[in-house]
Amino acid sequence: MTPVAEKNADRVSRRQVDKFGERRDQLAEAALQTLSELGYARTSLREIAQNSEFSHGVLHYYFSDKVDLITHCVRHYKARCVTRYDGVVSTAHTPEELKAGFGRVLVDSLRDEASMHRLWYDLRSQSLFEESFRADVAAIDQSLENMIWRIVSRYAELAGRTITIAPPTMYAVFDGLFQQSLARYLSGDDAAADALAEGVDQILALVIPAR
Amino acid sequence: MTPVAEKNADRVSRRQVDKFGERRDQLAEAALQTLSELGYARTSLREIAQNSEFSHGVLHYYFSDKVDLITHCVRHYKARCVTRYDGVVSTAHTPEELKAGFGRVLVDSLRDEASMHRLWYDLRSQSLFEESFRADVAAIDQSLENMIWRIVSRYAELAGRTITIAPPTMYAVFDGLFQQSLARYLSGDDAAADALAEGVDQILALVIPAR
DNA sequence: GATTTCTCTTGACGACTGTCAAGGTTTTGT
DNA sequence: ACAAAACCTTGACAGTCGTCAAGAGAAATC
Repeated sequence: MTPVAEKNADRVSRRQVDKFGERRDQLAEAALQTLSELGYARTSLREIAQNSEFSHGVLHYYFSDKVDLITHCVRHYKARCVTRYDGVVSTAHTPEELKAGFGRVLVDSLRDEASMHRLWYDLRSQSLFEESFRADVAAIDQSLENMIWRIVSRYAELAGRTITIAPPTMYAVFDGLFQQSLARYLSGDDAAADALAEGVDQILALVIPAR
Repeated sequence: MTPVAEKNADRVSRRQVDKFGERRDQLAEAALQTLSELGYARTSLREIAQNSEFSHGVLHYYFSDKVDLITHCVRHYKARCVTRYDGVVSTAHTPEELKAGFGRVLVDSLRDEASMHRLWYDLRSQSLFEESFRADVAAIDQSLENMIWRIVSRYAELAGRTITIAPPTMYAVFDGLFQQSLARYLSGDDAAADALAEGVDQILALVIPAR
């Protein structure tokens, strides 16, 4: 019997469910690493398995097919990246503090997780072609939009201003900025991180204009 | 002798060079159509040949390998899309006219060339992984940035204002906006085009604030 | 400790990939 | 008209791909 075919409710032991889910996450982690190194187009199941401690056959034991695996990866990825800025929002007490913290986390993430970010943009592009990824990608995009909105609206609140830009547009602007910075960073432009921080400053100054 | 291996200068007849280049462009056109439908990851040489009137072997006669073909496609694509907005810039005599024209061309392009645009974002993502595409993609990105800058700076000139945003940031902002609108459009959101036009209005109003 | 259940490896399958050589067909040059 | 060059097709090659069945090994259950 193939475990992927049966529903979780059929599993008698809670412990089994946990172990099953944990291994799925473990394999998803290996898959994410492979994907972020090679990109979607060049990542095979055998390559993923080689980045784990298992053989290639085990992937079909824990995932029904490749799409199922990638989808799980996307969801797994989401869980990690969405809460990345919450600390800054809740601890900052002045607009300057929030702006600096936001920029710092952005720049750090650009540097430390560049491969993961390029994978995100790759998968988002894939979702423009592959219908099956679209819903999950859209959900991540939405939560990223929410995150940006929490930051910017909190910034406006601290500065005592109002915002005239709609949340989707706001997210699009920062996403475009980050995406460009990522491309520059990955092509070896050492000034990319500073340019990102400066861009964030410029944009925030526009969105929340001086009184 | 394989024609791709010899230099163009070796070809005696000017006419031969033309025919050779024309067929390359013709095949690149078929490749672009296939790529825009399937995406980079799912496009094979045989699939491209089936979208042309030739057999799959001819591709290796006109291109040294797959990377050579895709690279030629990217360059071919660039030649078409970069001059798209020049007419609007040169004919508009008021800022309102320019803004309306810019928005109209953007929206039309979103609707009529959606598949081509998603291919562009796909290839740009590929260039984050595949070194061989990076230079050509960066060149296109640069010319798109120049195009945006021509429009916005002309807009500021007509409105008698100055711009405080650097060209790369300006491009990133509009690119992010367009990319998001494309995703919404391709997922069946009928309001995507209107949202794009509205977003352009909002951004231009910020970038060139009322006096 | 025996037996059932879960977990993982191995090896194979058919299909598909990029590449290329051999040879037929068409066009060109003389 | 004939020879040469250019063009295109066909078919095959060595790999790789996702998938899956058979069975070995480990763990849990009784």
